[in-house]
Amino acid sequence: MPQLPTTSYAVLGLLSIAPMSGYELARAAEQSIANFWPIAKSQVYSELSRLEDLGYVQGSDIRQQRLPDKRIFEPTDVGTKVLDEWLASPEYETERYRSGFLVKFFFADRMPDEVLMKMLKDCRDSAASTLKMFEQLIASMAGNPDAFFRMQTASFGRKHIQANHQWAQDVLTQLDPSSKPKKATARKTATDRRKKGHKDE
Amino acid sequence: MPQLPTTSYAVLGLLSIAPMSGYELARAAEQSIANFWPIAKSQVYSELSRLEDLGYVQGSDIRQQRLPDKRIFEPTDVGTKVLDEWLASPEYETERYRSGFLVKFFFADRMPDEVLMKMLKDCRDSAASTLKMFEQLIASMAGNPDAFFRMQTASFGRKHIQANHQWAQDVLTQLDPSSKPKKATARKTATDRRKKGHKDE
DNA sequence: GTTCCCATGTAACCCGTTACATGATTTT
DNA sequence: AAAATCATGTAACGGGTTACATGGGAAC
Repeated sequence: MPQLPTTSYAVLGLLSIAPMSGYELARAAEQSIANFWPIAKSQVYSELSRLEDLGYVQGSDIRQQRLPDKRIFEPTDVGTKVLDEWLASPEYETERYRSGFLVKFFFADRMPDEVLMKMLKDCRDSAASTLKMFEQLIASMAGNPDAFFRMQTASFGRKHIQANHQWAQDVLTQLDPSSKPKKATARKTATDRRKKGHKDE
Repeated sequence: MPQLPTTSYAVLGLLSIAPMSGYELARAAEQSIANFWPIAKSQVYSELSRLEDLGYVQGSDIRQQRLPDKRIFEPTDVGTKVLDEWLASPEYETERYRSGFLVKFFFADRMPDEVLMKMLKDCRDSAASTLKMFEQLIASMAGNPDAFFRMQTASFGRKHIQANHQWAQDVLTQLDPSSKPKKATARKTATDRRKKGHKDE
């Protein structure tokens, strides 16, 4: 068996919790793993047909009167085996982090000061609102021991967003001496550097 | 001007610091932005020729006696303008986070307990070693005001890795009652749940 | 003598994203 | 009357990854 991309296992895993149609699966993914493994709606369908071709899931037609017919998918025995093998293998799983934000920030020397400040404030504020979302999510699962692992993934998200928020606030206070006047200018402003660096030799 | 992928701006930005050959650029990227925006060696070359076609960079042949010839690229005036426009635009930049680790962890109900514990320990330990790396990196830039932004990106990485580390340690202590015997079993073990859930209705 | 560094790429793959298409039904 | 929800997809694109190819000089 050729090893599948993580998305396949995610789909298998979600179907192992409850058999679902593609539509329902897409929604389930959106409400559960999307924060650390988003799956596009269209990808759900292509993934399902791949898994069907491999014999890892099977779909059954369900006719409905009011709504259009749907196909409910559930893992086959082989599919469940494949899933459990994946879960039992201690292999390192891909972690990808890419931040266009940081790329921009990395070159902030060339950036107008207002834009930089705005960027950081946006970063901080959006982190604050995402943080609230995570806290709600966690609260909704607190006290339910069956949701332990799900809750821990949310807790993971919360910790990371907190890190984001703290970082942005940190940088802001370091850049704006007015808010914390103890330390003098920790750095030359970007404008200073541009003036100096224009002919730098 | 059609908006370019972030990688293009990253390349332009690095070349704006110092003209470089493709080889040198790949190394520079590896040592600077790779932690939040990795660029494959091969992609460097394809990116450079794209930017050259667009007229954003120009390469000049440098002949060398001992080593093979190389082409030094530097941004054109148009290229610099494009870069600065990107930096001045306060548009939201793509942030992608994907963790196969968390996908696996999300389904830890189906996972053998030892594998789960090993996974978490690996997570914690690798975080610890990455943390050291970041701390070294930060120390190497401390006190240099010209490296302010670069240092802050490293600080960002450190904060996130710290979050990782704390999270893994948290979960470990919650799962292993022997280390912190105050709180009783915070959850049923995975094995318990499997026994119970085998025929669950 | 083999392995590492310099140096420059080509080719293929495929996952993930975005946009498009369709149509009935329920809600506002 | 319009918008949202239920439901299932197709098509195209492209960015990013991996693997492959080459070849000389330096270092061990």
